[in-house]
Amino acid sequence: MKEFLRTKGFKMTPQRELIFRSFFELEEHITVDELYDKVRILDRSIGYSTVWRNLKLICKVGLAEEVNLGDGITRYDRVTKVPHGHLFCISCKKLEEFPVEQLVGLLAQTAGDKSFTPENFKIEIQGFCEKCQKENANDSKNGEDDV
Amino acid sequence: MKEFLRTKGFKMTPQRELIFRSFFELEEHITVDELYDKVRILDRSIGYSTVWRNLKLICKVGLAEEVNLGDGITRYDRVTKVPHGHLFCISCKKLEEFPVEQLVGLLAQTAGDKSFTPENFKIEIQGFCEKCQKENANDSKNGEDDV
DNA sequence: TTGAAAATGAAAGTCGTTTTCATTTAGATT
DNA sequence: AATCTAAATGAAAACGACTTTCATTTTCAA
Repeated sequence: MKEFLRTKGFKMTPQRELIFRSFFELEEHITVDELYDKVRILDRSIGYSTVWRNLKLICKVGLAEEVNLGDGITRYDRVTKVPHGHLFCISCKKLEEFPVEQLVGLLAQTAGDKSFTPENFKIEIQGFCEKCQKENANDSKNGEDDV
Repeated sequence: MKEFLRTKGFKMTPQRELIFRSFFELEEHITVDELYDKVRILDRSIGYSTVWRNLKLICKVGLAEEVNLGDGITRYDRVTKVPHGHLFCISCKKLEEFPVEQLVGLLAQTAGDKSFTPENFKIEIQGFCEKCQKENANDSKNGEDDV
């Protein structure tokens, strides 16, 4: 990794090492705050902006990308081999993934129809995850708005 | 419209009338700032927060919904009969729509596989619109990064 | 006409993100 | 090993879109 960064003109530092390592160990879709908390456990002196900058750097060198779900918080998603969509639970804010191979063809085709050159796509489904679904079912014994 | 709002416990005011009318006259995907600018032409005394609050109100009563593309700016999309996806031009930031009927089935099915109950979905394709595509083609006479 | 609830405009507050700046550090070059 | 320059760091401030507060005004049902 040090070499990889060097060839791109970046230096390795203890902080960076720690941040990178933590990021790649963690589950996907982490926020700056979450990563900050995690690295602070290992090194109390690391600053928020350093974590933020390194997350940006990870994106810049192509190892992650920002994900925006519209809740105002940027998440960082490791760039994986397989394109995927997101299932965002409205209730607990948890983010799951789902495969999208079947969709890619259709999307490209759709975009193509409009003389639009796609570079990237995002598919997000908002709803309730299995867990919250059950909990909500319990909450609404006296159904609020239908049948 | 006045009646419609009254039944929901909201009052009509000259400012609200103007804001609603402007919103529904305008093209889709407007931002608060854009609508603010537009109504200010007709009434210099309208405040930003009034425009913002009314845009929220339009959403609350189900006539529009917020769209978040990840550029940090909330757009307001009239609720239309037909579900659609967005084509977001990376270059000029213009937003086009495309139909998604074919996709809906697939998405529901995919989500279903994970015991996830979908409420809403967003499909966004980022890329270059026809116009920017041509312009970029001109810009990159000396191809920067491939073959 | 009147009174309570809703709406308004200006200003301040919030909060995630980004930049600034003084200082330290990495690592290439002597 | 010492030196030097660009990069990196941490703290704090700045930024900007969004949201709330508050004093005042307006709507509209009674």
